[in-house]
Amino acid sequence: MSPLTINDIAKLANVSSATVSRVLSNSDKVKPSTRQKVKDIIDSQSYIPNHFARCLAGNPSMTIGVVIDELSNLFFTEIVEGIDAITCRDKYSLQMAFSQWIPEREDFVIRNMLSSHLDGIILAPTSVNAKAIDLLEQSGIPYVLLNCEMEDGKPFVTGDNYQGGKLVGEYLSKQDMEQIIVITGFDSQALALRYKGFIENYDGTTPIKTYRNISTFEDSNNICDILINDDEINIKKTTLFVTNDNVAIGIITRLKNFNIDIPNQVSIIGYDDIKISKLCRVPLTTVSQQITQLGEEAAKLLLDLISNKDTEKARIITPKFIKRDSSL
Amino acid sequence: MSPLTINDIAKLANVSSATVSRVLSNSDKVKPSTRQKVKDIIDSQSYIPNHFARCLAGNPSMTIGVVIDELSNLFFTEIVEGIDAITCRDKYSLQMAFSQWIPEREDFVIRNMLSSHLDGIILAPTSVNAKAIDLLEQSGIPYVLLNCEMEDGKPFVTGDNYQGGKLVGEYLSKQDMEQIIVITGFDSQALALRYKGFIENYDGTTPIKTYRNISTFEDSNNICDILINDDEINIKKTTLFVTNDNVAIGIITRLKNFNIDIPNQVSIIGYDDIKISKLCRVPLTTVSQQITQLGEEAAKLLLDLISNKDTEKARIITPKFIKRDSSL
DNA sequence: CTGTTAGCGCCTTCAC
DNA sequence: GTGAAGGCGCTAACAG
Repeated sequence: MSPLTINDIAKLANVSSATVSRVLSNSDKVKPSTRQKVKDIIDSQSYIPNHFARCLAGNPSMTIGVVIDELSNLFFTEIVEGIDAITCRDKYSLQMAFSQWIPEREDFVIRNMLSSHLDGIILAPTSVNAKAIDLLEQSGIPYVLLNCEMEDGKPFVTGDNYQGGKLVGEYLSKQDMEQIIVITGFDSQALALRYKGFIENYDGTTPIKTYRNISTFEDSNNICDILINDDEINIKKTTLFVTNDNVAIGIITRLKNFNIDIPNQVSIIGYDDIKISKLCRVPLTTVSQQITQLGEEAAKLLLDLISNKDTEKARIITPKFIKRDSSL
Repeated sequence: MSPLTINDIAKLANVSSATVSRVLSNSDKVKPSTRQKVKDIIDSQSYIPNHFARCLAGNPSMTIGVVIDELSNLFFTEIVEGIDAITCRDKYSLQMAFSQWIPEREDFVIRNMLSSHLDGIILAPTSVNAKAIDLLEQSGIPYVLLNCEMEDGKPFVTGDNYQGGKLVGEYLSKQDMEQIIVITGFDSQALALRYKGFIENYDGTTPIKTYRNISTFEDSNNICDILINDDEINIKKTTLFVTNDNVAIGIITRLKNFNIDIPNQVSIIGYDDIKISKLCRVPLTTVSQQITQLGEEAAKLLLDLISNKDTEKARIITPKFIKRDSSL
């Protein structure tokens, strides 16, 4: 049997569908007794209104879209937790999609979401110039960019990446070692800022070498072999600044398997402070982005935009340096 | 300006809305030249069809719902990855909701999803008797239950929990120690089966004690204090069977902070094989549920049900014992 | 091949 | 308070 409609309920209650609709939307212009009658029937038939019809007729969809790169990076799962913590209070549903760092996928899922007329969208864009951002802007629907800074008034929430890099630079300025190696990922605004903050505020004399495009957990294995063979980190006292905890943890695990002493031989500093950073083989010194708060802030900003509240559209969260066992 | 409709496009192209609709749905009954003309206009106006209207008119929503307990348990994030890996191929979107182990929330989000007329739902129920399961069954929409076994023909995908417990029982039967302590979570079918499998197949003489309702990462800290104070695990050689990696990793971290030797003083066996189990302070011996496969299988089954394919509705995945460093 | 015509289920004026 | 009627944007017959 096909699901009941508002008309079925109306007939059963001997009222018009308009009255049922009023009951549904808690309009106050219904006589208490009819309201009760209708409600009873709705319950007894366990009638569920058709979401599409309501939205077509102009109701908000009460769902917000979240587009992130991937779920396997703990960074993003914590973001989502933060978002849900806020949005679920107001009974919003979450529609999720993963861009897998691929601009075409990002584009596709954003278009998809736009056609679904969600009430708002949170996007962690694959790049600051992503076409998806333009699509959002043109669409006119409320949106928030996550993990990037915009100069043109577009709403965003991010950690202060320059500041985070600076914290690491200052920390290392006070230390002695034979070499510093920075291991960073694909070219992105966030990583570039971390790097800049680090370089501009490192005030020592140790030579610095940089490896780029090391992005995934899997990459960390390969880079370890290079670090040992080419950079002799098992002989020279080395500090590794890895601009992403996910990779840093992979490296720690790999180096431990080679029996390399962390932190005395190789000292490692990560970035993000994902939950497992304190749990891994050697608890990781890192820069905390306060990830859950990042997600919460994005959600709050989006809700503000949805309700047309006048608020600060550029929200930057200050990072904290967290000293653990992986560094001296 | 409000978004363009199919009629706007029709006018611009000098055709009827029906023709535009045909172009949209790739119907072959359109003259190539008109098709091209319409397509050009659609592109140039970057027109996006209204999802609600399409669905109201009978199109499938192309989105499937996923209801899990929480995202912070890595077990579920891997499940979702598995699901997305399958469903994204067919361009499905994912609507996600978190029950937080609360039946009322579970109920609410399921109702929500039912009103949204999703094409299918994957639910990891809070319990085998959850009312939400009845709602799904009554609704008539395709669904798959995750992480539980049903006897009444309802479609489900789960690991073989009895078998997993058995693997641990057999493994420990060959070992000597002063005490075995099982640490398990809230009463649930899956955990009960793991326990049963373990007990019925443990063939040794070591006394076994059990702690229940230890479910979250946070709980692991408290239980450690009890284990040390009451059970003297720092003195007696102990084996811990923790029926959930998340908790096991918390315990490892805590015990390491107390400088307890793992595995020589305390040997620990987990369950699930979440990704970080091999990365934590002491790589964890555990039972692999092949989690991603679990998610993939659930997605495949759901897609089969959606397309009315005749398939096996009871899918049980065989677990594997994984020996790592946390046990002898 | 293409246009016309009904709905899909609900909400919202506008009368009564 | 309540009902009737039109419309939200699109699809699916049915004609032509």
